[in-house]
Amino acid sequence: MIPLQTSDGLFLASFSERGLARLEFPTAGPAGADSAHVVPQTAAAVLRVPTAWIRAVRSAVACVLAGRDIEEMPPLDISAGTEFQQQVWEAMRTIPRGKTRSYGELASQVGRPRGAQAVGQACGANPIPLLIPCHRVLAAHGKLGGFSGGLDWKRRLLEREGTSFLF
DNA sequence: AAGTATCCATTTA
DNA sequence: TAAATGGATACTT
Repeated sequence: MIPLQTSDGLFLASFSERGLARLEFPTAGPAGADSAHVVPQTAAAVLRVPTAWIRAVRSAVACVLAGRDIEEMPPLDISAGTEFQQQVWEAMRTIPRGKTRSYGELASQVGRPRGAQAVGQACGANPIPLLIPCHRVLAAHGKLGGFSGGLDWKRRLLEREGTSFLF
């Protein structure tokens, strides 16, 4: 895993041959990032991932954290997900900054009008938060719903994008 | 078979 | 008006 230092702590990025495969929130919570127990990827493995990818990921993460549009999107590898999950994740990528969609709307968008709860499950399984903007998915009437990285993260990200929500 | 980051209608305070 | 409840729902492990 490759550590990414940001204004909000130390994110962890994992790459496959196809692109960014996982992005993990700072383990010590939003405020502090302790790199003490982080096991860095071996130098040889790190050398295999193109520096352009790492640069793009760093930049893209910084953009989302700042509430701005992503300028350069790195290649993403979501092939680990099931067919349904990949459809949901692709659908989430079409939600523009500052806008939101409900779990039910997302379900309809992938042709499963009553699959809202399954969509919620797929959101929780999203391997690349921030770049696949699962924080822009709210419950039916503007309420927050949940978030794998903690609801405070979701609130903060939405506030920085200028989005309004309930609670 | 159980567990969800849901949704809607309905009840209750 | 808000919280609680129950049933229907689709997908994953």
